[in-house]
Amino acid sequence: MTIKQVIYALTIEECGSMNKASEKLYIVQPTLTSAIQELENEIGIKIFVRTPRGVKPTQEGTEFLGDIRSFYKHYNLVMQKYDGEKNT
Amino acid sequence: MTIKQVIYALTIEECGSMNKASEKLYIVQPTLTSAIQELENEIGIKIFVRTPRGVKPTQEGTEFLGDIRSFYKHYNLVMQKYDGEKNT
DNA sequence: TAAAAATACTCCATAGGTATTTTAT
DNA sequence: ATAAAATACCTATGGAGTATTTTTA
Repeated sequence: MTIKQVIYALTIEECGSMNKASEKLYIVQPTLTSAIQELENEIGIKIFVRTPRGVKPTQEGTEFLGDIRSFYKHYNLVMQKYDGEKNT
Repeated sequence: MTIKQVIYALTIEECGSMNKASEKLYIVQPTLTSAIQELENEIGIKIFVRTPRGVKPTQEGTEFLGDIRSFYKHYNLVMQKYDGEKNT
């Protein structure tokens, strides 16, 4: 599981759709689809299911997303601390 | 900053040497050197300095390593939860 | 001066892209 | 019926390797 996969999954949840999430992430939809499929295979659970207007998390998926969301916050705290210099 | 870079940096600190760390990580020493150089460029600080028998963290490096160590613990907690099924 | 890090390349796996088909309501 | 996801395929970047040189006390 990489940081990128975490960000992808959280963005899809937030957008409720692969298409919208792919725009937000500046990648194309098939790239996002395959990235999530790879993640689902790695962790051994299905995170999202299709709907006619996007995707929604499964029950297991909702729990997983909660876990990685809290983890991602810790990552951001460290990142912010060491990103400052570059943007000046 | 990727998880891999975090693991690499923490392993080098632990081993006190790029060579020993590369063995532990099952990669070769130049790969580790360039991975750390990339990380140092990204965060804008020098993490390690050479010694005749390996490397040691700089003052800034020591602080950075502390930050990522605590972050890495959170990552492992999530990982362990979703790794179980695969190893049975 | 010798053990370890850094440099200079080469190669291939995979992240990301394009085009198209399938699906769910 | 239609918007969005999935599939199939292609490309190129960078992660990892080999061989060699440089460095530090």
